Amino acid sequence: MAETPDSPDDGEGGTRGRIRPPTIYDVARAAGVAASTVSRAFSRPGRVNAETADRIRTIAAELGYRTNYLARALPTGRTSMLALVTSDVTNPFYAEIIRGAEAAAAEEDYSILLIDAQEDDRIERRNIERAVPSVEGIVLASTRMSDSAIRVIAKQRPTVVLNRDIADVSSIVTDNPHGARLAVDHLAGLGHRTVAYLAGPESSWVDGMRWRGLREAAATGLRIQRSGPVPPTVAGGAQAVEEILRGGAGAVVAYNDQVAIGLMRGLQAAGVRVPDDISVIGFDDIFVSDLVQPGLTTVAAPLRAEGHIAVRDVLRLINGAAVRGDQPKTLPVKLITRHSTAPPRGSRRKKG
Amino acid sequence: MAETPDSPDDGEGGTRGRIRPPTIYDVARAAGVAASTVSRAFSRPGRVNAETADRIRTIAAELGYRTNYLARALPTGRTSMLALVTSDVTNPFYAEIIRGAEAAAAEEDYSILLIDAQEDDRIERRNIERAVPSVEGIVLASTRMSDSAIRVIAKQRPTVVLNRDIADVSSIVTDNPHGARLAVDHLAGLGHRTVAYLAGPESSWVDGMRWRGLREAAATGLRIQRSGPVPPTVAGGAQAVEEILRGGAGAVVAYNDQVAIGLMRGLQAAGVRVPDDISVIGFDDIFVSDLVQPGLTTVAAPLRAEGHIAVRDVLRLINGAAVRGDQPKTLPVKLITRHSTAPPRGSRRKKG
DNA sequence: GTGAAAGCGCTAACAG
DNA sequence: CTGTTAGCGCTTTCAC
Repeated sequence: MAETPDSPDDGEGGTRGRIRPPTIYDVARAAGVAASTVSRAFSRPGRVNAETADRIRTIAAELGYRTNYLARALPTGRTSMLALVTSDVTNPFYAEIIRGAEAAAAEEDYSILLIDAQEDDRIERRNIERAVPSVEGIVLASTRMSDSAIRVIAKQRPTVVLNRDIADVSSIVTDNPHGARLAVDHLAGLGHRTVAYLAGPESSWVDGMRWRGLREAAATGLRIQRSGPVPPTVAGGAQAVEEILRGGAGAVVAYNDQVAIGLMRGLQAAGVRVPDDISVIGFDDIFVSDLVQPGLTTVAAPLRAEGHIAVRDVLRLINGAAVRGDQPKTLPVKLITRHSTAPPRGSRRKKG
Repeated sequence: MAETPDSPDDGEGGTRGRIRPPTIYDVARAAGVAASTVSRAFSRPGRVNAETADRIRTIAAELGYRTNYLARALPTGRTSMLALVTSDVTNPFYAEIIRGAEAAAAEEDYSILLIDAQEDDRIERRNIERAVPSVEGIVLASTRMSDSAIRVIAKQRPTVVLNRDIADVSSIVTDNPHGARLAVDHLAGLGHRTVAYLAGPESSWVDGMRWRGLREAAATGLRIQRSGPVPPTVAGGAQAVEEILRGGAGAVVAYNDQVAIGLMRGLQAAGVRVPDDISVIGFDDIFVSDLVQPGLTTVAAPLRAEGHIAVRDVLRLINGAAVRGDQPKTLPVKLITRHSTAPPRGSRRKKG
């Protein structure tokens, strides 16, 4: 109502009229050169007279010209963007992976676009499908998609998958079998004789690896029982309290840190002391594990390295490197001992 | 070396040759129709003979055709994607905001592209600049950019900013003044007479709001002192222990939950009990605040609603709605009382 | 209901 | 070093 058509603040400052932005042609006209020259001035400055280039850039700046990366990508395929797809961005598990990926991308002047699958493979596919044309490469971190869906993606853009081993696609995994052994040895060393594995989603490739690793590592003499599965979250861990208690194990290895933390909370709420009554170990070493009480003992994955190596590898693929057809790249893990593990209730132990 | 031009495994299965994907023309040829018909079959199915459309879609599927959203975006401007820019995606603070944004986007069949600024305004601008052509709208959550930089973005695409009030750009903030009052009243009610504010980054718009709110709320009689600034992280909070102790306040209100948690940890490490010796309150109510010991009392922001409303508003802008020029949209906050606050040391109090 | 042709903003030959 | 000309894959008038 208060606005007249020519109100002064309508022309420049506002967010109102998203005007068509200046194109390369507008700049060309203003500078009195051909469009291709303007293009060159921006994409390969070496190939154009220094002064001309300067003038062009000045004029472009005055006009408020910004190169349209999308339009550039159509003929060239270059967008300087990579997609990092996570099964759930809000999962702290991804924090360091993202950092590593960003660092590696920055080294080659690429930007990372984060795509969230929200733990739903349908959403995941849809979001990826839309973003694919905008990126030069893709890293799939703990994807929920089927192998065939992954291959469809991989056929469209250089792709590497994290935490999953899929034939014919560049894969990076952590050494879960060794991690399982570390956990078992630690517990056995403490004097535990029977430990429970609190399983995560059955569709999780990693879950299978951890369970198998645990059984094999326990073959030595430990008794190992399986609980769950539960959702891979704090809530999931909490809901397993009864089952764990019923099992009577003196220690539990959880699918991941979230589950371990949820379990600890549930246990404590039920009046069970950790680690005095029950020891618990997680997987991954997300940052929260160092924040909770007691600090969570966990099998640490080189999260940052995972992210870094993954994008370094897609970058290589983009630059024409061959893809390995055989084994996945396996990263080492280590045990971080904090305060959620202790000798079983029977055996006395001093405490500071 | 081992590859002959017609080696069988080169054609179909591998990730090797990223072949040029089938275009609309390939489909058109195979279906014996014009390209424009294929286009219509996908973008406005109503406008084409049902059978023809079916046939086209079948053939397209067989060929493995996928519409190239980028190419479509060039003439139409439609990408079905929105950018959500966060100052640091790995910050748990954004978890619920992201969820809310995704939910709102899904309602209109849009996808969210997450862009991480890594707490660096240069990186932020570069990443946004690249992504802008791929998205129809942008929400800036706690951006680190200058007002003018924000306006430059807002001129290119419908934009709404979160947690910042900037003239001429659609803004959404939480009621920090009221939050501050809630914190102060709670502490005063407990019997505290002097409280410290542990400040976050000075460049943070929100920090200013919270500090001012605290001072005004405290005018009633509480003594309020300022500490910091510290980085808005757990580590930042931890490094303030000495300063806080020196100040001698019986309660501290921290810039945000991370800082509060870091402070609590540092305090505990120094042998100071929370809340028995010192009470602490945070802001935001991130999920970790319910996980730490003791649970953190905090001024909760409607995080999910923030995200939801923000994208609903960009969607409106995209659909041509006018932009408000006056006040930012303000969302209510509330106090979540957990166990990090208690009466000051002097006054006895029972504990279960 | 369908085809032909032009064009989105940019880059990439190819001449000069 | 610079201009001219196609053309990336899709949509969109405009005819038929």
